[in-house]
Amino acid sequence: MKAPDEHFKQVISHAKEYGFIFQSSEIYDGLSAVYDYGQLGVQLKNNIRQYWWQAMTRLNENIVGIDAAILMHPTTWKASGHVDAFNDPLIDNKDSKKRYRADVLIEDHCAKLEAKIDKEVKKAEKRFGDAFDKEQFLATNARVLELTQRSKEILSRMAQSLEKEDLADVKALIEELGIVCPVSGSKNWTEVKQFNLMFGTKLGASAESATDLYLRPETAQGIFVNFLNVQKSGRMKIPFGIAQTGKAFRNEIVARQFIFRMREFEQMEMQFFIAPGTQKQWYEHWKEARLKWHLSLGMGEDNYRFHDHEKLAHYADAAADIEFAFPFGFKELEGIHSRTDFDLSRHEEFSGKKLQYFDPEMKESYVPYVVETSIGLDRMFLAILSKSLVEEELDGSSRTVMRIPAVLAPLKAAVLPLVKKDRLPDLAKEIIDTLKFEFEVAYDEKDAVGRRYRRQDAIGTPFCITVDHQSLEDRTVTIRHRDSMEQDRIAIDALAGLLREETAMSNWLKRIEL
RNA sequence: GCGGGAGUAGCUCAGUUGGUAGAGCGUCAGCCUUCCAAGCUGAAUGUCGCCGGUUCGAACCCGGUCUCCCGCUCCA
Repeated sequence: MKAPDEHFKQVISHAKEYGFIFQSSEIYDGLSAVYDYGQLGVQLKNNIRQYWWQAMTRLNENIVGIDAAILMHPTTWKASGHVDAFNDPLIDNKDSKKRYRADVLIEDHCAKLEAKIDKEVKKAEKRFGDAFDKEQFLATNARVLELTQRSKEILSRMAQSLEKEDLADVKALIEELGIVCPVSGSKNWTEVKQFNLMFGTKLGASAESATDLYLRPETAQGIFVNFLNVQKSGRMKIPFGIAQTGKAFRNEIVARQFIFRMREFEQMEMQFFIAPGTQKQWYEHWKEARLKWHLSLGMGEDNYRFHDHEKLAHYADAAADIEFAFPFGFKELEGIHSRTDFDLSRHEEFSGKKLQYFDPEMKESYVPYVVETSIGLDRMFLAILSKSLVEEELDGSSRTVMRIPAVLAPLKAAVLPLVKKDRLPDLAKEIIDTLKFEFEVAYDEKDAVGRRYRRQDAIGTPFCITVDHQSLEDRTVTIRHRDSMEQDRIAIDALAGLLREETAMSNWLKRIEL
């Protein structure tokens, strides 16, 4: 095993070399933290998405899917809390190189003022214990009033400036107050910059009449705003879920680690709507169900672990991550959140529409609670890519092999004529013509067969089918297994059945013990 | 965004004090016809990330810029 850092580098270059991942717009020097999926990458990615989709919508009769638009009404993001939560005015101290939220700096300053007020009051109380002094009382009173007034003024000015996006005034305020960096103690500040983590765009072709929109920073809201549509048109009864896969966009301040954190990424989310009070039980259910889905791929139980959140987001009453052993350590792969009725209630509030469910058993209407499962498709891709890629030492040689779970492999089989004469290529192509309707298969006749095996190993093809001279006589071929490198001779007619047995999604889905 | 490091063929990298660019692997064509890479012959591929400056002359020196890596900062 290589050093984690070296292994990660190898994953990245392997991904490029074999057509899994390319940097976006590479001929123009690329675009930071944006990547394209190549000819093999797209197959793997599609397979992962499909494996998730089928596990959700086929194995659960009470889960249906939707595909909501990326563009949504701007009020959506006010209701969801993203407009507030994803907007930070930041300022750097040039000496300490530390970055702060400008509003937090000012609030801290005011907190100090208030602490001062407390002190004054306490001091005064102490004095009053001895004897009441009218003059001193008035003086203290005046000081306290003044400090309180100042604190109020500062905060209201800050609120106004932030509202108007007058960032210059926010900086001016910091300078006027003489706020120093807690680390360096200096007042050497940069300009205040607004970091909006949502991508803005315009609806409408002419600049004046255009509406400001955002590219969605998460897919979940597309599900929440369609809650009633799906519930009514699908005659859904609680508990039920809505699943969705799709792109989301975030202006990450720092996007790093290859496709782990991208600006444009794809989520696979399922929002499960439940009766209030049952959230604990469903939260536990989905934690377990999602882990089983991961484990069904057979990449090793030790590579997964739960991480329960101590600090909860504004919408959640419980949250856990399924973390995966990436080359750079255990990192979040999937989140399971108990979101309470936060989202639907907020959408009720902002839209003025009732988003409730009449429960025939309880004979009452309520805003459903939600348990969410949310997994990053690109992260899942990286998990598989990085864990599959192995450098094996054999007798006197080594081989690079991607042990991708067969159900997800971009190609299921390669058909290889042992030599490219004696009509062996013809038979190989005949076999491909029977398999191609059901499986992704490739043909290769270049170079020695051993080298061709290794080429397929490098892209994770689980099976190589070799046509030799005996094949012409008895219509059998050898089938070589990627992981064990062992070969069996089987009838050509049995090939489809074997590939189906080993690679069909239906067979892998059965391994998920629900 | 800040600090540090880096960018040369598809990949990994070499390139001396500045003198018009190389290796290994891979790729392609052919030979061989062989069941686990590295047999033989031949070939293609680079504005040396980009722009500008210094110089008779820049992959090399200088400035800017883009991208990547590491560490901070951020991450509902």
